Amino acid sequence: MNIGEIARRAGVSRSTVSYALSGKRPVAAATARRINEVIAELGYRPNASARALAEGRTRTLALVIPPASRRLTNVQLDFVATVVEAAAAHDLDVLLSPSGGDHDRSFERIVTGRRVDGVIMMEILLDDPRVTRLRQNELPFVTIGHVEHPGGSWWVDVDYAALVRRCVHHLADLAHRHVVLINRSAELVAAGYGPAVRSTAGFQEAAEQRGLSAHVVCCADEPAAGLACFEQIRARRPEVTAVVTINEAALPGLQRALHRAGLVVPRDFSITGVIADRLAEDFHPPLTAADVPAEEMARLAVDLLVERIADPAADPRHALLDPVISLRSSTGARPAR
Amino acid sequence: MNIGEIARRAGVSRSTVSYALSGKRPVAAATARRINEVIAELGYRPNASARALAEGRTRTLALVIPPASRRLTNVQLDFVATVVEAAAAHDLDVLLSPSGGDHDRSFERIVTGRRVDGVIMMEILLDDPRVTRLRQNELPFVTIGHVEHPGGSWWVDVDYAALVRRCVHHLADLAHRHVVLINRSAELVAAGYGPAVRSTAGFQEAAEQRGLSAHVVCCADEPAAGLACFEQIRARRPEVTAVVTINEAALPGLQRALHRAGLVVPRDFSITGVIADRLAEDFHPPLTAADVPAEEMARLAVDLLVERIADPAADPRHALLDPVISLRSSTGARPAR
DNA sequence: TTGTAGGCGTTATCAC
DNA sequence: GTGATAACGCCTACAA
Repeated sequence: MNIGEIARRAGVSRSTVSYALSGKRPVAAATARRINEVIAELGYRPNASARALAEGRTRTLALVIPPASRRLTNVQLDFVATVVEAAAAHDLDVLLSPSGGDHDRSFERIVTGRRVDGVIMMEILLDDPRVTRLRQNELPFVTIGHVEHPGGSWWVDVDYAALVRRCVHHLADLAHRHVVLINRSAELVAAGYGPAVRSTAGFQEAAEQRGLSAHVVCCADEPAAGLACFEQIRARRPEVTAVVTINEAALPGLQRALHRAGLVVPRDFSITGVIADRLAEDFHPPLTAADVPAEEMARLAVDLLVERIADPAADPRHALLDPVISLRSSTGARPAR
Repeated sequence: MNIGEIARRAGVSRSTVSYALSGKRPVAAATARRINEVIAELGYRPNASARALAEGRTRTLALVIPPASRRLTNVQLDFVATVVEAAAAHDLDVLLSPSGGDHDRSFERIVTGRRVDGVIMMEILLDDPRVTRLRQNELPFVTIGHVEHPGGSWWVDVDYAALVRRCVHHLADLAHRHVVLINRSAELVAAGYGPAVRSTAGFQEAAEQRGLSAHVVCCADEPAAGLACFEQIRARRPEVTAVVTINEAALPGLQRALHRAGLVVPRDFSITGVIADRLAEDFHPPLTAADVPAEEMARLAVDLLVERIADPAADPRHALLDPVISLRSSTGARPAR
């Protein structure tokens, strides 16, 4: 059933039905009522494809996520859920595209098939082919994370470098001298994944400034890896008294390793880093850490995208969030030996 | 740029371009080459909306997920990721719809706006208004989980009742006499969430059959709730020596509670249930449990849906998976007291 | 206040 | 082997 059918039954023309629906032109109250009755009775809804074709917009956003094979982390999941919710608040639907590199069918379909009005991309690399690809297109997009040279693009991110720097200063203030950064996986670092690279930089910078002995270790996004990683640190560098981490998925393993080693936090060992509040609070003891405000970021990304779609000529905007470090109970003075 | 532009530049008609693209009609080799050159040069891609309008299908699936406010669990996340991936393998895009009840804008848009060729729904209630809604529509759908009277609908599910029954028998075989089921949240049970209700039934049935004293407690999907829940069990029913659980999110809390109570698993206490392999293996000690094969289920759901879309008259099909319980190290004989 | 008609970009049915 | 041309269902000037 289509708009013509409604028009016929209501005894009006198709345009009148269309206008009654959109409100872009006044319609006599009586006519409108008749139309609405017919619509309600038949449960009519305009065909989305036809509307998109005529209007030149799809009322749909794309969200580009990492391929499923690489298991999503909790933070990524929060991004997805919140983006979808925020989009729904604007009456926009969300199309998911699991895309890795640049030669991706799903990604190409979306970018080039005018299937969506705009794109949100997450898990951005410093030099990201998808960003390059989107730039040469006229399709509006916003990234969660940012490339090395964001130029005129739109993005939201957390200032990992600053946060990790601050963590190091905090540990230095507590008299720790030997610290380690437990980073994300080596593959991510090698691929130039922003948070992993920027955290390393911030870590080394602050450590040097405070004269600390500092080392960075990569750790896969899994509990088991966290455990192995910590045990290796203990074995190779027994002098280390504190770690900074941005690896949430490894946390349970870290917890177990601490327990196995008989270490009491923060008496014997300090832990801090960039960890979503929810996880930080579930740690034992609760982690002194900077939050990754995934929901705020996702909401912001959607709002920016909506704005950019509405006004394609608008000046580029971005937001570099710098959440405060919440002092909880996982950091303390360097243990006296 | 559109198909007409390509046709003009290649010196042919639009239909020829269309056929060259679809291969539904032979095209002279020379013509085809010329057309492809122009297409490559201009980077042309057919407009998805126009194509959908003309073809009467969108090459898009909808995945209905729980609203973001209710935080997704790991298993749900696996469903989402795998559905998207499996759909991509069929060159289908996936539209996400976060929907709770029946009065949901996003859900209505999708169901009624002919935005998709089919729908996959998850987190099904025994009496689910969304299933009812979809049934009166001609839109093909498959559910992950199943309603109480699935009649002629298409679905995939895990046989929670059978699995939990088997867990109870396993514990009874180990001489346990007092057992508890740690279920999902009270709200989910009250809402008639399939796995929660069916697990309860299977638990009680098997316990009665084996003459065990059996109690069911609800537990929110959070580590903290798991901890509180276990401590309450210990306080109120000290005679309990084993639990069965289907609540994955509560697991870390359970782990901590066990540790706090100074209980060694399985020497002092046994744990089993329906838990995804990945999580079961990360527990300490690894859990004897039945897997929730989320990926298999999601892949199956997509395959069924594709099949149903291709042949709307096909007989209804479903799959009730019955994974085996993997014997790991979390269950042992009832401790002698 | 309402109707007519053209266009959005494809696909598909006729002809030739 | 190829070209007109009519759908597909909606939106929106332009007229009345």
